[in-house]
Amino acid sequence: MTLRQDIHSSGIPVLCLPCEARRRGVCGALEPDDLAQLAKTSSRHNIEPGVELIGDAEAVDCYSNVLSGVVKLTKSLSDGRQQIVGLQFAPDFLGRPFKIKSVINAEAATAVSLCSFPRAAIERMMKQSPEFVHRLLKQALNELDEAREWMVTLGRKTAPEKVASFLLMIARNIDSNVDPAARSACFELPMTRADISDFLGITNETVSRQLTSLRMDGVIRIENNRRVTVDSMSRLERRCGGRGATAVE
Amino acid sequence: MTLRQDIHSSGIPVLCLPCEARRRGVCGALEPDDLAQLAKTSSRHNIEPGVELIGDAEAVDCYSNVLSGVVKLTKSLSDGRQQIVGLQFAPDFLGRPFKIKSVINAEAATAVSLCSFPRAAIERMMKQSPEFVHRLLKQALNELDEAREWMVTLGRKTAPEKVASFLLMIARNIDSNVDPAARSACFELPMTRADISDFLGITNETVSRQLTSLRMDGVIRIENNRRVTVDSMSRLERRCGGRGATAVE
DNA sequence: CGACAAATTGATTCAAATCAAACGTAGTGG
DNA sequence: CCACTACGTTTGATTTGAATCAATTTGTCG
Repeated sequence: MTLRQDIHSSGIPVLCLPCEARRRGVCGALEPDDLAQLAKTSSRHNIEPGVELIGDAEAVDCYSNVLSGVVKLTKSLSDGRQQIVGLQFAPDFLGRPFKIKSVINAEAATAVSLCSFPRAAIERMMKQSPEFVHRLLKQALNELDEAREWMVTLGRKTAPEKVASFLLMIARNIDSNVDPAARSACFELPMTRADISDFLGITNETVSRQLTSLRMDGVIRIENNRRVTVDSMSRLERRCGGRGATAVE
Repeated sequence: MTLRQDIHSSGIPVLCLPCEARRRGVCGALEPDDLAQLAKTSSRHNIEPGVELIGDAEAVDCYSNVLSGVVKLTKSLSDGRQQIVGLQFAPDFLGRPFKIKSVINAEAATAVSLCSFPRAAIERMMKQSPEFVHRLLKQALNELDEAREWMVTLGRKTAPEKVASFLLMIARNIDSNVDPAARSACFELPMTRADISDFLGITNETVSRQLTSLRMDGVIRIENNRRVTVDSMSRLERRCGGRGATAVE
């Protein structure tokens, strides 16, 4: 059975066979031989929460697929004020093509596993596979859409709406046990209150207050500070402020 | 002389010869014959300020190069709150590949001239020219960087810092008479106070107050509500809050 | 000139920040 | 095992920056 599968998927590296990045990520663009070539240079890493993956103004020498966990992308002002400008979930592609130096900071928010490639390998792949560039473009445009959604949240939503929008976004991405109908959801928050506040442009005290407010109103339940249960997603959606940052695509 | 130039640039459509989009925009990726093919389907338009170019949730049937003027990209919540999520200057490429329906609204902020192409022509070009897709990717990544810069401004800067950052960004993009050394600048604001407030996530009253404050402090001068002179750029930069959204790349 | 929209300025209110304290919860070592 | 520390979180009291409400003033255009 395994043998026959190997015949069918001839040329696809064994490691890549079950990989999410091949199904939904950038590797899905590659032909078996391209994939084999790339896989030769790849390495897998398990990262502890809190570890910095790419430093601000640091040279970028590798690119990675996020295989599991959550990576936070941050930018800081010189006086210490910080803003999270993006979150990456599996199977997002991590790294900024064309720029030698990163202008953002990437850090493991949870335990993270990565499949990393040297810069040169990715650059070669971009030259030889138009389909790969195509896929990178798609991911970049999706990230751009997301960034713009959050600009609305940051600029125009109230604190209660911001927190509700955040929970909704996490529920839709982490999604441990959400049926597609998505009447209810239960998930682990991938970050601390302080991180959430840096994502929403508010203080951790305000995040805490809004979470208790949602809890008091019976919209969510919280266990161990991290585990959140949403009984009625539509109830949560109604707390996000008018359609926009929360619209179903 | 003109004749000889025609020989040198054989195949490049006459209209495209002086075009900024060929020098710095997406058309720069194209070989003469690709360019000729695309040019056949192109049409030029002059748009009045305030005209909507792409409606929210509207089908996108054409893509354009911005040849002059400023286009604002907005998103709105259902109760009317609005956020400008991007500004496009020449020679930016306007339109969202891969998405049938636009999730944002594009509107001419100033008088705008466009070079437009039917959807099908751009899609064909993306299939036949990897270099073109490459260029689209570069532009998308630049827009992503900009969006993230503004997320920091929206989430973490004070009202005075927001207004200063906005002026600096405009000065660097409009740039009517700025020497590269950029000691001083003078430019026309491409939008109303209300638009600026929608860009910065504050009210127009606050924008107005901060502009007067900058004027009182001698950082800027304002004529006719629209024409702004910055005598010392570094003085303005110091008002933008720590390095970050205003960093020189 | 008159009319309308855009911008400024002032007075007041309010949402969220700040300051401050207490309360878990997890991990460490005696 | 429990005291002890450290960190993250919650909760409370107070302050404050920007929003809101409300007039004027300025600029633009028919």
